Amino acid sequence: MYIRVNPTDSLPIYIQIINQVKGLVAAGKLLADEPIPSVRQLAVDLAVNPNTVARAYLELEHEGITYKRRGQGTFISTAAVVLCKDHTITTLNDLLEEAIREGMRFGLTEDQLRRAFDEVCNRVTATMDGEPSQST
Amino acid sequence: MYIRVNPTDSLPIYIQIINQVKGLVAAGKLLADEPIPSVRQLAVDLAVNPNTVARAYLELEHEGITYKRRGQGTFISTAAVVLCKDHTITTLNDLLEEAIREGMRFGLTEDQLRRAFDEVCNRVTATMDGEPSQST
Amino acid sequence: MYIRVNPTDSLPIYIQIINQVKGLVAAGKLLADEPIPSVRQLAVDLAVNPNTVARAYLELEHEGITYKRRGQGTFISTAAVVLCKDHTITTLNDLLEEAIREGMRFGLTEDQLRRAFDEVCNRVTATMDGEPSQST
Amino acid sequence: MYIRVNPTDSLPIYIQIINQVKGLVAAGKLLADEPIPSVRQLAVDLAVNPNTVARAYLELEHEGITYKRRGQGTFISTAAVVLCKDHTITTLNDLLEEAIREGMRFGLTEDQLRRAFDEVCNRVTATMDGEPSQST
DNA sequence: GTGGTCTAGACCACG
DNA sequence: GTGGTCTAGACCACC
Repeated sequence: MYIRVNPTDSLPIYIQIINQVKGLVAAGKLLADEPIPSVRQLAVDLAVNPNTVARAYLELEHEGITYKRRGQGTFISTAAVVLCKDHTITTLNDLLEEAIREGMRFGLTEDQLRRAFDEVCNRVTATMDGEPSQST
Repeated sequence: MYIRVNPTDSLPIYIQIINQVKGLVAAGKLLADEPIPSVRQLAVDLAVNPNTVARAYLELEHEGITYKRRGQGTFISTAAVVLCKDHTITTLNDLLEEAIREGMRFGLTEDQLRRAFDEVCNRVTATMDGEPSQST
Repeated sequence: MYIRVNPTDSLPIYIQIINQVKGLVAAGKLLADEPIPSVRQLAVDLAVNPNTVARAYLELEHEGITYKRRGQGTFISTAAVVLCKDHTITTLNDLLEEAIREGMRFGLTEDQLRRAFDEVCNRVTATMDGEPSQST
Repeated sequence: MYIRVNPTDSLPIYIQIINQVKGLVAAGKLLADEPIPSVRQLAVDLAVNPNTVARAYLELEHEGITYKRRGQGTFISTAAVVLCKDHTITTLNDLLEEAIREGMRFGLTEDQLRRAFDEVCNRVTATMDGEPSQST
């Protein structure tokens, strides 16, 4: 499971972990009943406090994305795929809406917004660097 | 100067104030050398503590958006318009980029993204409720 | 009496007025028993609140730099010259001491300090623009 | 980190803290990535309110002198050394310039100024009392 | 009237 | 444990 975390980001680390796990599930890179790293292992990998990873895992379990098998570790749930796709779609729509509202507050027309969107789209696709393939 | 604040929002109140002042400047509703309400007055209007308003004003001054005349109050700086427009554009681009990256991580094509964008755009323009007109 | 005041300076306006009056006296540009402008006149000239000028004059009188003749206005006292020279010398020494301490805290040797002094000295003398001659 | 603060000084306490931290960095007594005391700890040490320390730390961070690691505390930034040296040099030059201008306004020649400088220099070096050695 | 500084103390999020 | 936010209220300097 490939995850990166930026401790200086304004987003709390445990949220970053949650989001990335959800992202991997939504993108089909983590499948149902697949194991994810132990709290301690991931803490070491990310150079992060184990409590932080534990908190992320706790919330993932609360949301039904993961489940635990005693003595074996943490696994992706069957429901996870649906949940994470929903999450991703909601997130995407929220971000788009926020952006659009910001632009309109600024006085941009729909056309200007669309042009801005295309511009950013091109910039992003141009600089897209493929992620490293599966690890862990 | 019309400002609203939501004390239950996750965004700190003083940041909400900062953003709204910047928004008003960027939208041309606050002009250079125009006075903005006194710390105490705005605190009363928003039903928050004067210190909270003071903190917002402090950062606005640090960023060069406002300046103070001793004993007279706080005013919009000449540079404010440029600064706030830049701020708005940067914010807009960041939000769009975040949204686009989120969509791509999810595996959406550029076309699918554009369709999502248009959809949200329509939804937002449909529900656009005009802001209350100028007060103060 | 030629005075300028900078309302955006961190030094309070009334202190700036006081200092400049003392400076003019110490430099021999204001003589004993010479009148200085009325509170209202100076307030107009400096585009400043009359209370501010009044406060400066009050303090000057307290320090014995000026005296009032009822119905005639404010005048430089006989003692003013001595007082202001003392004030200037004290100020000068204080500024030098502060500078030297700052330099030493930073780890500069006496030689390095002296070199810095000479440098600034040259810079200042080079850019010295003569003040406008007496007005008022 | 050795810091003293004078609550009766006209300089605000939080500014005193800022200046002393900058001084310690400029003098090489605080190094990059070195931790500085927690807000609460320093507040206790200096016998001031934690908010006052927090404000000082806030501005230090705004200026790029420090950075925070969430849950771990506050640290000196890599850029701090340069920033603080610049700050010290600027301060020194400003003080020297102010002193020189004051002297000239008074009518002193460059030679007289230099003599005054040497005199103060000697006086200061004579009374120099070594700072207490490093603590915490 | 304006803003600036400071205290005291509460509550929360993060690690 | 760390820092962040907010409130309440005091006192002061300046205009």
